[in-house]
Amino acid sequence: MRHAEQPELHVANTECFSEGNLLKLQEIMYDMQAESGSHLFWEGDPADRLYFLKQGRIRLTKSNDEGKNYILYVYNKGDLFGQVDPFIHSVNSFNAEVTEDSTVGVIQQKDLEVLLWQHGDLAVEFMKWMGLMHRMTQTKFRDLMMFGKPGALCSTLIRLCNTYGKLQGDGILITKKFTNSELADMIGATRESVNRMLGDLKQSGILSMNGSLLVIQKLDELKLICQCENCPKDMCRI
Amino acid sequence: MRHAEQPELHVANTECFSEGNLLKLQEIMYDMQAESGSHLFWEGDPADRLYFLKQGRIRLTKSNDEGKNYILYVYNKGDLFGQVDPFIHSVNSFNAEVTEDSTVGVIQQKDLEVLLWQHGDLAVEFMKWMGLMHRMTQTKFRDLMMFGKPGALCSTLIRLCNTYGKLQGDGILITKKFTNSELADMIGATRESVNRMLGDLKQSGILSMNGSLLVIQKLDELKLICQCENCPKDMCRI
DNA sequence: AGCGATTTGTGATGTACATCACATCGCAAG
DNA sequence: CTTGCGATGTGATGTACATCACAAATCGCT
Repeated sequence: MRHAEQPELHVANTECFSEGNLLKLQEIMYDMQAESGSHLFWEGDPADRLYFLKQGRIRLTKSNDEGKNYILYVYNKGDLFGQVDPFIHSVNSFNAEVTEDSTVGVIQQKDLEVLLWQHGDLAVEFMKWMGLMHRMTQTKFRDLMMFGKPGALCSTLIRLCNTYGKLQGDGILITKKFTNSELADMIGATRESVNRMLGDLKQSGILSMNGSLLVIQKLDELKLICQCENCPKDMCRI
Repeated sequence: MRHAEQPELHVANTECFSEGNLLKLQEIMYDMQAESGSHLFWEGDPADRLYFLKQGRIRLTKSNDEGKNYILYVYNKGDLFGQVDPFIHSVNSFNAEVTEDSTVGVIQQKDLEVLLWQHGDLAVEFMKWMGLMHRMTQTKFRDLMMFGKPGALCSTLIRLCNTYGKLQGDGILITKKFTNSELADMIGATRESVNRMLGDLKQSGILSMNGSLLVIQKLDELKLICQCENCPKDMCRI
């Protein structure tokens, strides 16, 4: 039984904001609590606010008529998310599932717009953030489409390393538990397929387990499988 | 033999810019010619400029080690494109293939940044544009991942309608020719699969041909297959 | 009109992955 | 400890789609 006191290695997607500007954003937020299992918003809801995750974990998902479920993004402490279009009236296209009790700072679109008008430098950083988010979507798109399910899984494992990884001996420990089903939903596969693929990776010594946590032993080989382009860590995330 | 004098129905992705701001952008561009078959940029090139397509057609593509080719975006007259991150040093992740002789306005990142600083309203519109582009990527992601190859094809046909469609009798004529191979590269399938799927659609009366151009007869049925959410036309494009 | 190149159409076969059906494991609550 | 439930592991089988191999149609050119 290990005491789970690990340093947060995770790089939030708000890296692109200066401390001052992050503070300005904080000033126009109001906090709310969201408990595990609840939903912050549903697809179809008007997308008139952004969310700054102060604590907890929230994922954006999409499911189709046949009940198949996809996990598109997973957000952690320090991440900013929400439909990313300021100055546009639009609706959310995903569901926001709260998977751990969370504290969220809510930013009203109107307030954000005012702030962006007032502070050119914030607007600049906001554009950086938007660009980063778009590139993240593009790289994920590429990874999930182009190299089959094994490639998609390997890319996801690399992203998990970048988000939750911790050096441990000669490997990288992924410090959060993910079930095979969750991994499957991240890559649009079945849990059985994920199970078999993970088995193969274990066989070839690329992967091992630490209890129920994954340990990546040979990151390089993972990168080969999904033709990793070594994009910056803040972009290559879950 | 028909005289090809059709009105441009195409809605450019620069819709979100006011005329005045579009003019401001035009003022910092310099024009260049690019002939069909050439490349505007390659993946890995520094992404330090944006491109405004004044005439012609350019597609962004990505190919992998095995030589498989993907068409990610197709841009037409009036479209603005390029790596969309102002204020960041990054490299292009796609190739820009010129498929018709083109006239392109080139915007240097530095010039753009100055302009964004000077004009808050332009910055606002620029953010709208960035958001639009991101959402376009997201919806395409969803369409190509979630509903199999037939879903991906149907979604692509709908996008083609929105981009090149012209009402014709009871159907919608897609006014540009696309080969089966091109369609295949847009959805990550083989031309044989596309051929068979198009055959099926013709059989069920959803699709017909006008010479070598596609005519969508039953848009509604296409929408059913890819669980179309009727997103705005300026977003649901190729 | 005639010829080569490109595109389309279609069967036979192979492969990746999903689906189905269970067995097993681990753990938490009583 | 034991009971139950979610997660994991694994074979058998099915299905979607790719691959291969051609034939037929069409396009573009001189």
